[in-house]
Amino acid sequence: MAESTGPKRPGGETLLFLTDEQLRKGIEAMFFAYRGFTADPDRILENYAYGRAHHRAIHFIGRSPGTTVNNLLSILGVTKQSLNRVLRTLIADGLVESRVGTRDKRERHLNLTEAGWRLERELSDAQRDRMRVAFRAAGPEAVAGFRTVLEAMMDPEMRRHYVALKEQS
Amino acid sequence: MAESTGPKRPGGETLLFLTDEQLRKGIEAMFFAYRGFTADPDRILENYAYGRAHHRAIHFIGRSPGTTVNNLLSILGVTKQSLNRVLRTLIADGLVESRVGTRDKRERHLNLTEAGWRLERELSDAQRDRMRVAFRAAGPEAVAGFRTVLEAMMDPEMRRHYVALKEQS
DNA sequence: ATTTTATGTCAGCCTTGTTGACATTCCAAG
DNA sequence: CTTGGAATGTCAACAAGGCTGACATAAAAT
Repeated sequence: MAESTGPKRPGGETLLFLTDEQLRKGIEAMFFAYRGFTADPDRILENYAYGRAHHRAIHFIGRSPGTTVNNLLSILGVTKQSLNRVLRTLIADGLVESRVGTRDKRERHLNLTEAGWRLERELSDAQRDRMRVAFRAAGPEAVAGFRTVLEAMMDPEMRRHYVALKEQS
Repeated sequence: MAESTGPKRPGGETLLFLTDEQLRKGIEAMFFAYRGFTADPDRILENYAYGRAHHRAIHFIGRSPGTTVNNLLSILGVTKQSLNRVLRTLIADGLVESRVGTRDKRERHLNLTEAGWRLERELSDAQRDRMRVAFRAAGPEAVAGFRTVLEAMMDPEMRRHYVALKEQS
């Protein structure tokens, strides 16, 4: 504890935001904020007997229409068996449509149906509302810092996915 | 979508950071960053046959030594049955010690044992390392913004807990 | 004396993650 | 053309960690 508190830059300037105390506050901020982040969608999903796994699948299919199962797997970081169970119910319920690839017929291309888009909207509206309130309260500079720190916190492969989604806009 | 893009302040200034696109980037940043945030502790916990639930319990007991079960419950937001299962294994494994309260003998006060502190250190060192790298790369202003947005994103009750932990430092 | 609070525990259920095994389809390299 | 491997789907079994409901106990509070 003692030796890592109040670190110095080569220049000698004290970096107060890098003390163990500050880092721990950052850790706890992530924990408590993530709870808020998922709270609203979780409440909505209860009405549909779906869980977060369904939300994640719907989100990223909606974000990248026509994406393949494999791409979704690497974004979500779960096993194909886990994802498949979720996709199966979404397809059976008519929220997601799976089409065999034209060039490579092994691949399945995933798209939201009209009903799928409706749920996607309901979920992302709720999540965006909270994000909007937080962003507005914090202001543009804080939002920029928020994004900068989160990007720096990602694993390289996740950052790749994140950036790829950004550019696609 | 269209009507909520490019909102205006009373003054008339366009708030680019509140567009649906910006909000969605914020959502995805939270998702990918949280994965990184938990990745290192998760790897460590595998060696002990523990999960995130154990980590959370250890973290907050270490943060508030002598805390009661009820307080821990409201911080973690799980049922007493869920928490009890985790606490039972931690106590059985000699990482956590539960003492009957002196003033109110219904309460159990929880503390980390020496072995508990060792694991707490191992976990929080790993998590702080990642946070430190991210903070250093982003800089002090970004870190301040990061914390501001996360605090605004919390549910009020979670913010209460967050602030209470902050002040206790 | 009665009610409420704090805690523990048992049983059972659900979601969502895991591994392992196996089948199918089909591209691509030899 | 044959074969290897990639992409996908599916079945089975299992574990972690949520949940609810029910019940027990001790002690504080009324």
